[in-house]
Amino acid sequence: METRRIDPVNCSVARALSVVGERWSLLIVREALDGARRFGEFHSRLGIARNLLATRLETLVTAGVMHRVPYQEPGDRQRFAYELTEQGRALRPTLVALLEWGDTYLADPQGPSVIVRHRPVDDASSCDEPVKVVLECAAGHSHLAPEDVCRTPGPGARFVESS
Amino acid sequence: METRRIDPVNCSVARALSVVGERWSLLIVREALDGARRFGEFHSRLGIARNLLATRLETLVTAGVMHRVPYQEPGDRQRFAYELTEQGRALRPTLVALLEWGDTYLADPQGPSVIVRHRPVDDASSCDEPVKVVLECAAGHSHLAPEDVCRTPGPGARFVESS
DNA sequence: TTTGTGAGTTTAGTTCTTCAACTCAGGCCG
DNA sequence: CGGCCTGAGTTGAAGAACTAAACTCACAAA
Repeated sequence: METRRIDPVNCSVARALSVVGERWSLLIVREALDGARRFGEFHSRLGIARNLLATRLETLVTAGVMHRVPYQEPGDRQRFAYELTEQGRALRPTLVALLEWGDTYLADPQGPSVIVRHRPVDDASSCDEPVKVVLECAAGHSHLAPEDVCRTPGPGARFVESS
Repeated sequence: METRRIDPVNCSVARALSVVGERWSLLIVREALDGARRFGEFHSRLGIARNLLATRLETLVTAGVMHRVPYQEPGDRQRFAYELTEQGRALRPTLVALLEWGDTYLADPQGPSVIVRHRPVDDASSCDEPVKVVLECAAGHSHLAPEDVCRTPGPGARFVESS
């Protein structure tokens, strides 16, 4: 029996992974979300090889996830730092989802090492409660279980035949 | 100035990525969420090399993301299929987050190829509306922006000195 | 007995990672 | 000026991971 399925290769997950799916990429983004900006900061926090870090940063810049900004310490020459773009900051939910999954299934016996809290950097009034990622549909049904959702073809779907 | 930071290596994101961060792993999980069960299905849907698929499936089984289940087609010998465990199905939010990010920033000009909808497989009564991933804190504040959250040390945190 | 099929395994070649050593540009000290 | 220091990379060699294609294995059907 022949069926038509959504082409699994023409998919935003695959495209997203081609940008941030390489080893270290998401960890670099995570450190950037946590305030790292300079080559040496990423290097010492992550222990990544320098040449790989250089190529990863370049890839992320090219992809529009980060951008290079010049900076100059007083009494030092100009150097470059790396900051997330809006596109890069938008990876936060992905990282929170991964964190939550890791906490749930691969936790340190001591408990999670990181808790993500509701606390804007520049606003002391926030509630400080732990943050979770939830699935919510456009009709407002929230906290959907993984089983309660399914994939359907969208406007850009390509199809492939399969047996 | 010396500061103490959360050890970036002792982190659930890093641990999660050590399980599902290899090339293909998340795509295999995605196909499994979409119903793929057999070696040949994963192979033909993804176009992954057979030996890699074999090692990835083994890794995922070892990690507890999938499990091997025997099956037997009528008039055929027993073979094995691969199904997600609860731990594997729990990766759905991560994949939805990646999908959303890819749709937003790397979309096909035609629009998204896949839309995730609120529709349990075995329940025709559901609303069918598109599903999004949202950040929500324990106090009920929902739809938090990426900037409105920050990382804080949890019970299992290790610390490292840094300059 | 030959042919076919799904599920892998083997092998050879290419690409990616790692680690260590090296370069480069400017600032600082004597 | 000349030597030394620092941050930010670059280069190169060795090892690990990935790809593609051919091969095996156990059974079933003709």
